Amino acid sequence: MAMETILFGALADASRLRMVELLRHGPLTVGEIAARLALRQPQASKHLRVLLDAGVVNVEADANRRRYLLRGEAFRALDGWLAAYLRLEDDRMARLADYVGGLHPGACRRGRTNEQDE
Amino acid sequence: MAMETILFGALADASRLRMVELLRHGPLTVGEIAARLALRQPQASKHLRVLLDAGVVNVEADANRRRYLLRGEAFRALDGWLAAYLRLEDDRMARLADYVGGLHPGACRRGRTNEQDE
DNA sequence: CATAAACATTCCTTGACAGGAATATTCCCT
DNA sequence: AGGGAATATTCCTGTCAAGGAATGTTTATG
Repeated sequence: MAMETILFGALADASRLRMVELLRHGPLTVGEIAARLALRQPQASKHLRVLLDAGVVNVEADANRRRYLLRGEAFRALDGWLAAYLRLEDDRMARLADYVGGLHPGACRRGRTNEQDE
Repeated sequence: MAMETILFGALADASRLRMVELLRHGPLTVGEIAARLALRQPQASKHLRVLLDAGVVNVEADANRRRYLLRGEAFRALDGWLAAYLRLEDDRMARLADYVGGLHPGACRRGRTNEQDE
């Protein structure tokens, strides 16, 4: 099965998506996640397992407890996949340049366009 | 259920993902899609129905046949959702400014950052 | 008007997945 | 060493979704 399919499958669940939203603010242990989402610990562990297998999160073993944290690489991969479809409308580029230009006023040099296709 | 969950669920299937990849090159009819993906027509119709409900595609009725095409709005929504997670690393912004700057050399004015959060 | 083409929808069956309860494992503390 | 906390895993069950086959619906064509 395709790489993206697994990633989308991992995110295609309400509880797991809430987990990801939670972890956006920083790493959390299983117990903390279960508590904040009103889940029972086994279900939390199982969902985290799916997210782990999909490469969405990582684990850091801290003695008794395990700290889960978001894995930026997965989101960057998704962004790369998405780029091909966002090119369908070019006007987006103007707004994007506007946005990024506001963050990095001095970064307006020209470069290669970082393309990869099927 | 959350909006994103439905979208991810629609993309969390190998056949549907292949359909999306196909439609990236332009609109196609059900028969064409079924033929190129070696699917039977009913399954193709069912999968397209899911993509339609999720807002991934649109339909244009052309007499006997129906032409399906990608709906950019869905991908832009995904991109908006993704933006919050890509901000985890700032270095991406530099590369993005580089990329966009190459496409729009004169678009480097400053603007608002278009934020929305939970 | 009858027939065929292009889709959509239904019914049925099977496999995958989520939730619950219980259990196993690892680690800290006294 | 014993007990308890934190986490992972297993078993079981119900539900949902995918695939197959058949059928319904609309539109063009002879």
